[in-house]
Amino acid sequence: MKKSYHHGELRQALIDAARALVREKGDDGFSLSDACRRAGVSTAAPYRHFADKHEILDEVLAQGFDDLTAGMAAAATAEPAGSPQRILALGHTYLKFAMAEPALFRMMFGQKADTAPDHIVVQRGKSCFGFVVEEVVTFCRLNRVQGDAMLIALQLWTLVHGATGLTIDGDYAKISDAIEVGQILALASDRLLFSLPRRMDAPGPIAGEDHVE
Amino acid sequence: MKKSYHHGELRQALIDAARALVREKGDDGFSLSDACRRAGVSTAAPYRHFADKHEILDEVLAQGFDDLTAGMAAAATAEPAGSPQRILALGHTYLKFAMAEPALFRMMFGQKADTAPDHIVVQRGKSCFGFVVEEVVTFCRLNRVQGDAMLIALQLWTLVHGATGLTIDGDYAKISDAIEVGQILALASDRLLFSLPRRMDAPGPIAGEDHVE
DNA sequence: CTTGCCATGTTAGTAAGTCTAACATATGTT
DNA sequence: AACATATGTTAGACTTACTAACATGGCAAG
Repeated sequence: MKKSYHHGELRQALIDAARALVREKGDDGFSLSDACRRAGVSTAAPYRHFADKHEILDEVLAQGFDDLTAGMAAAATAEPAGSPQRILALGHTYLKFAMAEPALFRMMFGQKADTAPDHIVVQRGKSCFGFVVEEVVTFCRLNRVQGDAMLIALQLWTLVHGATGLTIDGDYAKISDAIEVGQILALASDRLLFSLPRRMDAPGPIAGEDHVE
Repeated sequence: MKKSYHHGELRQALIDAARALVREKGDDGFSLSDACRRAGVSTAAPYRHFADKHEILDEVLAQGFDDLTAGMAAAATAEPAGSPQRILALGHTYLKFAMAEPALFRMMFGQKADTAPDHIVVQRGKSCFGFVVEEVVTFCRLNRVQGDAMLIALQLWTLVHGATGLTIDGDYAKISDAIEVGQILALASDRLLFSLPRRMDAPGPIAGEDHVE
């Protein structure tokens, strides 16, 4: 089937090609020309759909945030509400996502310039973190944890984000090939989640109480 | 003083120009041509001193690691040995370094390809982290902390690295303008440092015992 | 001192990439 | 059926990384 002149789905085809190329060649290895070649159009064609290269990548990043959020949501529902496993599953999903598409992850969180609050990438990023906060809020409520859930979520995010960055950039590996990210995450998140003050003035289950010492 | 033909110090001049340009324009905004313009030479001149663009940047990154290590060492000596303040000062220096030269920091830790153990950037990175481990080992010994100091250092590094990345990439700011990195770091590192098992079978000062609750 | 080597610079040119302008074609609305 | 518009193309301007061939001048051997 020859699309003699008009492609028909060029916009989405370019977004898909861009994501695939970022995955294959890295964020700095990606060229618009490459994406055009893959989509079978001339190098001028994208400019009917996007202002510039950056704008295509924004779509890719937004889609990346959607995928990440969806992945975390799926992982969460597989664990009981309020369980520490549910929180840990979020971090695990985050890490796995980044390991599957490191360059995409790096671009998603490395968009320094995009400080405009209404920017598409910023919005998706917000809703992604918003989901994490919701989960932590639930965890704190069900476990009668005292303190600001937002602050706890931020600490966990910071930890997991650090572990993810050091993993996908190969920094752990540069130090030693015996470093286990999982171990670091498990130990540290255990400390962050379970050495918290509890409200003991109310009855009910305390889900985190039976964690390994 | 006209350097009519031969520059004399071109190699170092190019490294300096590269670092300055990375600071000013970001890692993706840096071009070799720019550095040549700033050094006052033609665009072919660098190739007498470096194989390619990447090789200049490697020198910049190595110098960056040296600066970071030196900065942390200076910050450490300003605090008493074995004190938690000394450990926290390392993290603080790490963060400040990255905030001063975000693009440089990102490149220093984002060199995915450089997995060759004898590579100049890898070596400097190793010795940088090695310094941190030494400090944590000292802390653990003076505070009779049980457990692998390396593992504790890795947790702290992971946390601080995450906080640094989320700060310089503006990710905290995208979520909310009320987020304080310092608070996150203080809370989390407190948990990572002070909820550790201690050996109580020996006398001596326990430096961390008087930390704020 | 002079001669010539060679380290280090230059100019010119290639290939790739982003993006613009002017032109071409298909699609669908009247 | 005819035109307006959306969406493609080709040609080209400009930037960049890098190479090849040439130029210059500092320095060492005679």
